[in-house]
Amino acid sequence: MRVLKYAILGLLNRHECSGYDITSQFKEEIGQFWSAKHSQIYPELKKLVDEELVQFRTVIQGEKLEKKIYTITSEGQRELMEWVSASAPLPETEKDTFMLKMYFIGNLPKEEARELFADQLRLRRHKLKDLQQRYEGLKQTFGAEGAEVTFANPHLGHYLVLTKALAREQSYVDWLEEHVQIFG
Amino acid sequence: MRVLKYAILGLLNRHECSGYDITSQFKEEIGQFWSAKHSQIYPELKKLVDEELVQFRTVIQGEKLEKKIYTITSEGQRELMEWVSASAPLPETEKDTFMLKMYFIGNLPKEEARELFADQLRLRRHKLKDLQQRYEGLKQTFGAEGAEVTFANPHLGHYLVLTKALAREQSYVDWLEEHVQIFG
DNA sequence: GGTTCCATGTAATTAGTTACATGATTAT
DNA sequence: ATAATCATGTAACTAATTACATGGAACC
Repeated sequence: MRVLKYAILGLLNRHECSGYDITSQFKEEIGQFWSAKHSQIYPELKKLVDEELVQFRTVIQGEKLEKKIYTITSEGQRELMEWVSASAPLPETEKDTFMLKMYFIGNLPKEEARELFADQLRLRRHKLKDLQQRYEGLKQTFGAEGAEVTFANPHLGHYLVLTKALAREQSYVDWLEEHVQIFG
Repeated sequence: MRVLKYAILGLLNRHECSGYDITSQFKEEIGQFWSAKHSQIYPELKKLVDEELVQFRTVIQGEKLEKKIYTITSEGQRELMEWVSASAPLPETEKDTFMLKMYFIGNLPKEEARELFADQLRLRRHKLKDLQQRYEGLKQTFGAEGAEVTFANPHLGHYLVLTKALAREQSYVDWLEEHVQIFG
């Protein structure tokens, strides 16, 4: 399926990047939905160069630190658009080890089950708070409060992933809160 | 991390299974949160036998069809409980290729973006409806309508994964409906 | 001078999918 | 009969993580 290929093409389509830049971006908002380690990114970039979907130039940072700046080619753009626009079936499984544990939770002593559940609630609330703060920050870059997000807005992608991550975490916290009394 | 190992131990802890049974269960409710193909399951079972976490006996189905029935050992149970009860950090990334596409959607012609988004809404609504029906079915096996789900209920795991899958899909559909007008 | 970050790679291993391969049983 | 399901395995490949390995630049 080569999702990483398209993730990289998509990032390069926004602006040219080094391998390190791509690694960094996977630690920010888009990392909520896709990421990869540098050890996977560098070989993939090499492959994309071979396939002529990206190009690079070498620049010197400071005295002698070499860095490779990658740009997308028009063939790369074509393949990216083709992939983005193609509708795909839903994944049968969205892996979640906490929920796998929940499937087996009845075998645990109740106190241990309660602790595990409570800890998940604590972690998810913390993450939710973090995302809410990021969202407050994003709203400011949007200028006027309450201004509508349009298709043409250059921050659309950023807005969509943040609101979706927020919705996902809010739903997780809500579900945990609704069921925490089972372990009481 | 060997999650499949614990997924298999958890399933065997409920009742003895053949490799085929495990494969089948990954196509049901728990498959919403974890699954594996038979080509991964059979070698893992062999490994678990080597590690003495499971045992098996061979039974003949009909005339000559051999099938291996696996059971969990007490050491297997011990390792399972240890894993289930251990709290783990949240995953940094919960992969979702549709949302990755959304991050890049601004580059697409608006009509294509609309179609992609509308199609996802269609697929997610369909899945939600399916889960709602399964939930109606589960409620019947619970007996009295409105009866509270307790920790001791033998269907607790099943109930938790179904309600969580339902919450996840409802949240997905809600988010899509809230943002579909961007592409209008 | 030390710590954090910037920067790039490879090697070894583990996890997961797709394809290959075979055959019995059950329901229609 | 024939199709769907039950049943088990291996081989080849792709994807992803962890560990190994190195060194420059910026900040304090």
